[in-house]
Amino acid sequence: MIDPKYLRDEKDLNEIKVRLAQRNYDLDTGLLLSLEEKRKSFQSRTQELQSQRNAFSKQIGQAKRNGEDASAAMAEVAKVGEELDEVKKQQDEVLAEISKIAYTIPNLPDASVPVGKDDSFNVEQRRWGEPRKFDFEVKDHVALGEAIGGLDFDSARKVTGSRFVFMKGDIARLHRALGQFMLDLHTQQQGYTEICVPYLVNSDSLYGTGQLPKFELDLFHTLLTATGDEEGVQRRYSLIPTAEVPLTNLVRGELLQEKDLPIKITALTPCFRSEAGSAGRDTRGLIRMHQFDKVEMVQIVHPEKSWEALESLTANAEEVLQKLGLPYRVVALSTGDMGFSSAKTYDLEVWVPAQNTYREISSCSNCTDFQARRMGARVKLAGGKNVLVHTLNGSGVAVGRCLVAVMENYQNADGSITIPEVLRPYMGGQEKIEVPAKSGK
RNA sequence: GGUGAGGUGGCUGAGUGGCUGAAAGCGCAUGACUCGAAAUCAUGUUUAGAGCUUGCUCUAACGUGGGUUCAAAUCCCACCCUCACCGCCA
Repeated sequence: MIDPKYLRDEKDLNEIKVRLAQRNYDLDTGLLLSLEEKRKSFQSRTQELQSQRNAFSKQIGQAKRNGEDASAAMAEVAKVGEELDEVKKQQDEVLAEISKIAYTIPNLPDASVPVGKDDSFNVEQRRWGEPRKFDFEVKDHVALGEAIGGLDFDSARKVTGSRFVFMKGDIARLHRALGQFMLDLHTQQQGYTEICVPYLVNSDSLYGTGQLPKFELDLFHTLLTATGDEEGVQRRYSLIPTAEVPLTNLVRGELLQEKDLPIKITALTPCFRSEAGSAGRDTRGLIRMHQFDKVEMVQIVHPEKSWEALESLTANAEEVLQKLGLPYRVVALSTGDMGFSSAKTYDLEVWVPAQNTYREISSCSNCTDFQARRMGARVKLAGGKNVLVHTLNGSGVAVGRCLVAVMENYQNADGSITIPEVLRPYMGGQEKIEVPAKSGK
């Protein structure tokens, strides 16, 4: 949530309307202003009436204790109570309407973010590595994986549905090696603490990091069939779309001490995304799946330190690709291409030879106080003041897509795949994944 | 899954209908003392909103939501969660 103070006054509203328009969000300032006016008048009246009621109640209490007759005051207060119920009801409606809007407003883009309506306005920051020149025709990871017998999309379609996969043998092991390597890098060399998190979360957590209420349809939900509240409304748990959700929500509702910061945590988890809107894109291969593994890094930092933290977080993710020898570039997302909670995002795009292009493999964001405000995550500063923390998250990196990059960039003419050196310790020293000899002929 | 107990501020913990936004202790902050520190003493120490004479006044919040009442931390209902014991289980 952005600071609700910005939603109160016309000057602020017009200012953030411009900045939100850069993110393709149309802020209805007229509606907010009229709601705000109503809120104020209802609230003043409510408080006035409550104050009257409290005064009467005090009188009544006093009278009763002295054994006097209180019926006159009780008759007065009945009238106050009636109006109070009425005004309170209207006030609650207005408040609900305002907060409904407030929860769907994205974070304000930082001034340094390139302005533009879509990804064509993203600005490349730097490149690392040189895409390899192949002296044979490159195969994509699907062809490589099927020849090796390591990627089985057909069985996944049978067992579950489209956009799932079975990995087998050396490919499954390579996939596992990648995740282990990334986790070890973050924990042993970059100062992150490894966390093993729940893969199902409640809706408060999803509100906290910003997936709800707007992105309901991008998530998989499970129903808790045995429970329901008075109106029969069922609770549910949802599968995490990223470990950012459980990791960041660790500090939800917490008051941290300044000495606890920064908190740097990481987790390797499966991620589940329904992405109902993106059917038809990247239908072939591992690029866009309903389930994929990802190593996620999260930092909870002092509000004045988040911008330097974004740079170091991004560098932490880059190091994964550097150690793997995978060419990539870093792109600053434009205002129109950023995620809901982010004030600034760098994407890491890895070279994918078969597509002859760079594809997103990591996204590193500074969410400033946007998630912290939703979560109620604060820190007590020296001097005793409580302020919202800043939260950051970044993939370090998407394991499935990284597997694609390794397979395609390290492929050989015969369809075998050379295992990058840093992964060999995780594969019992194995150097190559071979195409099995055709049997039965 | 069964039975019982319970959820109060940064923490521990009192409070069973009104004078309790909340005792007491701890912690923390500021000041005094000190060369400095410890100890000691004094003062202060939740958040959000409204108003104005900017320091004060008012309102709300005691797991969450609803209800009873002139008045709810306190009574009632539902839900969530925690602890203990039993059962079941990888």
